[in-house]
Amino acid sequence: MPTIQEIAKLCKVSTSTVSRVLNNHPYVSEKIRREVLRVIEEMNYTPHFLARGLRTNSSKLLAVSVPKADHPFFAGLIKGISLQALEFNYKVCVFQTFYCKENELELMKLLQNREVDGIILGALENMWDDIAPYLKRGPILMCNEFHETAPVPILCYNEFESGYTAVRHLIERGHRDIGFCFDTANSEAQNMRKKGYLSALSDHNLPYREEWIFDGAFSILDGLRIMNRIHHMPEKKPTALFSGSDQVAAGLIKQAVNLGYSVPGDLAVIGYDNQPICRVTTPTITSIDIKVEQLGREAVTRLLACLTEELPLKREVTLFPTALVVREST
Amino acid sequence: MPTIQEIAKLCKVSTSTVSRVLNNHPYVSEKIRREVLRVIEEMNYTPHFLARGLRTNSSKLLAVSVPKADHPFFAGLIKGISLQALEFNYKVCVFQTFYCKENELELMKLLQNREVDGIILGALENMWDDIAPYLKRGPILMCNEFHETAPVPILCYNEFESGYTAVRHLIERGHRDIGFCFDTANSEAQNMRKKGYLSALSDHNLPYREEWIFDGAFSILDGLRIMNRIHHMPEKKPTALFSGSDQVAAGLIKQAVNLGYSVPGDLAVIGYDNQPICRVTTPTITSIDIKVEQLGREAVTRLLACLTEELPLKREVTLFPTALVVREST
DNA sequence: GTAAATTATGAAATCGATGACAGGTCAAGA
DNA sequence: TCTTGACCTGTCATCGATTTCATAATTTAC
Repeated sequence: MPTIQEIAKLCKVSTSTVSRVLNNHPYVSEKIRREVLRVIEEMNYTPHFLARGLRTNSSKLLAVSVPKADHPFFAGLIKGISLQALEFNYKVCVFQTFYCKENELELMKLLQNREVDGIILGALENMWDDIAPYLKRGPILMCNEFHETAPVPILCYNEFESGYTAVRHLIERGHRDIGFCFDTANSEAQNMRKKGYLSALSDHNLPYREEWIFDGAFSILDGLRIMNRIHHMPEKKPTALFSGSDQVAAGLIKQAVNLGYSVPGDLAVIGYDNQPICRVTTPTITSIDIKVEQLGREAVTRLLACLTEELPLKREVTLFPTALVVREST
Repeated sequence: MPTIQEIAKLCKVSTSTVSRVLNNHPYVSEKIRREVLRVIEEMNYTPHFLARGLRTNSSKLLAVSVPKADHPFFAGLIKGISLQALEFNYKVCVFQTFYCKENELELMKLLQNREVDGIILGALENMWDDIAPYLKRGPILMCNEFHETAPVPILCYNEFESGYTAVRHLIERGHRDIGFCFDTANSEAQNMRKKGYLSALSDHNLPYREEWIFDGAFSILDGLRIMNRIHHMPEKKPTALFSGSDQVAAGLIKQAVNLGYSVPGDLAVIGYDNQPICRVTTPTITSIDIKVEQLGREAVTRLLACLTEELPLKREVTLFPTALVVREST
């Protein structure tokens, strides 16, 4: 593992000159530049990353936080983010919050220690006020989450609209008793979606029942579980469900069919994310299409803009469009 | 962002003393230790990560390579690895090879630059000889992949056995014409699985046809595509398929049903990975259960053992068990 | 032909920590 | 009293790069 000193010695020049070659500074004679490059090649030298980072005060590392890395939506987000970051020579490390505030704060400490240059929050567990102090240490960007006042770039979907659209679709299909599943009440984004749901209901003078709203809907297993609960409801059951994700929808549908419901006859279900799974269940799943990879890529682009151009971080909300994709489950 | 010097000055001690407090060295008087800790707390000081890393020659960063981060199996692997690494205060960064040799070599350069302390290969794109030189720079571990001679810890599933078991199950169900889908022929692990498949066939004197073997089977869409190809086969079609993953199986099954096949009557399908999706298709998918999160955790444990205990890296193959889970698709 | 500007190079400080070494204090033992 | 060793603390070199500043060499301008 050769160092810049050894290269310098072999070339009979100073380390500054080697450094200049490395960083494409002008004011290096063509002859020396070629010689240095030759030796670098010959010795298979690469600059020591930590040393360079210490001097230039950057780690070329970004962090993404997600609740869990194995949810298809977040896996897709990680894919997009990693892909884009790599193009700009940044690395990406993945943090899972598991819905836990402490884990998120641990992540913030990485920013404080300059272990990472910036953070993409794919989830938000803490109150914003607990996050805000870390903004001094480096840029933070919110992605797939929303906050009313946070002074950072926010990239998210138009959740109100998608919620409204989904529910209106169910209403157009003749449903009046519509339930709602969502991941966590802690998420502003999910609450916007819920507002869309509620707004569509009230615009059409439809009833709204507390017990038709299901929290903690994340995975296929959650879908199975929730359907069981619906089945055993003593009072009125919903005839349609707007589910938090396609995974949940798949679980709901499967269990509904198992329990003898006809889908969409007795129970219509609409998913979210428009993942491939929508196409392989029976019936196939009507869903809300979102462009997750694009969201991830854009997040990196914005974050790096702040980082490389030293732009001050400012609040800037970008709503990504969503689209209804109708299939058999509604 | 205070430094150790500022803390030292405020405490009226030397930086070494602060460093000793930081690193829990003995030989610091209780009085000073308390005072230093108080000031550290008060100033909200945390050690500069790059500076420490430069001195101690470690980055506390591990890298995992996967073909794509959004495949459920690899997403699960990333989850397990991240989880375990976090417990040992290591960070994990994710690299996607997209089945491309160059990307994998880029990753190796990170090891060479000491940007990461070690690498977990969840995929292997290059010839081992091209990877081997980097072993001098830091530990590499193979996870979910196999190689005949590589002198590194290898954690993988008993793919031969699982392949054999899956096919035997199909044979026991009365099938004689059995096809095989797999991800990539470049993977030793997948080739072991294929050997299991071939071995089961020959042990039962069953035919083997080149055109029943499908490469590039990774996602749901691949499953849909392959089923179309099978449907249009001019000659004899398989009556059972051993598919590379549950995703592929789901696609195969859906398209088979769409095309009027009865599953498992006309076509039996067995998946791999035993993911939740197995439970929501119609019919549900018989699969091979594997413990992916456990695999990821174990990989980190082994790698860190080499790292912290300075153990020399040595070849050590660990085969994780797999289990057949029978459902409706066979 | 000299001043000024441009180009090229090296010495040394610096980033923020760690750790080898030296030196000092103090109590126990000879 | 003197030695010995345990305990405590500070000085300074170091990790491997970048960068400022000084200076030398060369070209351009007048």
